[in-house]
Amino acid sequence: MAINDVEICEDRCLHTDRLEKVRAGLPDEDELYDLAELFKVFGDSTRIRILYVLFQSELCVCDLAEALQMTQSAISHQLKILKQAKLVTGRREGKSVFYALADDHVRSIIDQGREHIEE
Amino acid sequence: MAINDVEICEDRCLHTDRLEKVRAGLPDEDELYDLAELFKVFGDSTRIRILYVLFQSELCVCDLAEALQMTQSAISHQLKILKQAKLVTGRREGKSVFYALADDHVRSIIDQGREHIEE
DNA sequence: TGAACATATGAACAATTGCTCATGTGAAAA
DNA sequence: TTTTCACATGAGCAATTGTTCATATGTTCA
Repeated sequence: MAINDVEICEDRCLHTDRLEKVRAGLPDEDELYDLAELFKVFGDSTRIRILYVLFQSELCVCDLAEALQMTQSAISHQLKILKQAKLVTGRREGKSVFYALADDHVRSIIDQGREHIEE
Repeated sequence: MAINDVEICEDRCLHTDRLEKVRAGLPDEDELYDLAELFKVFGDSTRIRILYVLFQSELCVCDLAEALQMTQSAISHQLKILKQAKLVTGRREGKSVFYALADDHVRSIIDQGREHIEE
């Protein structure tokens, strides 16, 4: 076995040079982390439901809670997460705060996911 | 206050009929759940890294572990999750099992996420 | 068959997460 | 100003999750 070879998988698999290339092809650690964090936000059915409701109409927190049959507190906590991820925006109007989708990426990401599920 | 109105948000927000419509516009509970489950799979940086590596080349478990500097066991556990979500496929070749991306949805979902992050 | 290797998997543990409950903040009306 | 309503948020708890460790399964070769 040549000196530069990696001692793995006996002899059938990759070696140092090739592994280096694969590693080099990865995005920054930060970007990978941020990507995972973004998808984590989509990875909860309450938040997915909030987003779907907002597809249809801008809504205040109270109505979101009513529409999804959840407490106002639970919805507020989730809205905070969605807002931090820049998936929704909040607009104050008197006592109420109206939430809406931040941009069209939200729709396309969810659509892509839906396509995958439908096989 | 009319009988059919919902007793929420005083008087400025939605009422029963409108809320019904919003609720009716939601996909099945099952589909919402499946969608969240799918995104949950993308919501871990180890799995994102595995997918990124597989963008470049089909690899056996052992090399994936080496490329990502993780134990074989950790990688195997994650591959199982990725496989269940039909994001990767495994192909046995002798003692090794080679994993590859299952289809192009994986790439487009990740690309959409990346676009969102880059603002 | 038995040994060696690649991979899969179950149990256990620490860390994270989503909800509830109580309370804080901000805006409008009395 | 004080009250009331809409929303935000911190603490606490149960449930979930990712990794490690030990071990099981499956394949090749002697």
